[in-house]
Amino acid sequence: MQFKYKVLDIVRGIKSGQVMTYKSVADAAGAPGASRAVGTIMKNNYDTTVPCHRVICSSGLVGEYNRGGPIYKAEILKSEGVIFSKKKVVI
DNA sequence: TAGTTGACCGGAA
DNA sequence: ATTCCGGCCAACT
Repeated sequence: MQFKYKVLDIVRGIKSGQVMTYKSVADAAGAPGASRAVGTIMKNNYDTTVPCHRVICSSGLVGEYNRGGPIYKAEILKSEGVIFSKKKVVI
């Protein structure tokens, strides 16, 4: 299993209302510190079965999104029950 | 095979 | 509070 597919699997497993950081995902995929690689993968992933909008920066910032931009991403999270505090996500 | 590319991260100026 | 810079790692060409 390639790293990218592990990542996709993990992201697929994130429940509604929950979020994971790029770092956490990379760590869970078996490549600690590969947060940047996760971003590279996500950018080129257009699989709708993968809720990539539930992946945020370790700092709590929402990050980017290729299907409507960061704002839309934040909207989705908000509608899923994720709490925001000062433009940041509460984990 | 080697070089380029990011939806990142953390520290420094 | 900003902006900048180097390091980091896997995928892609």
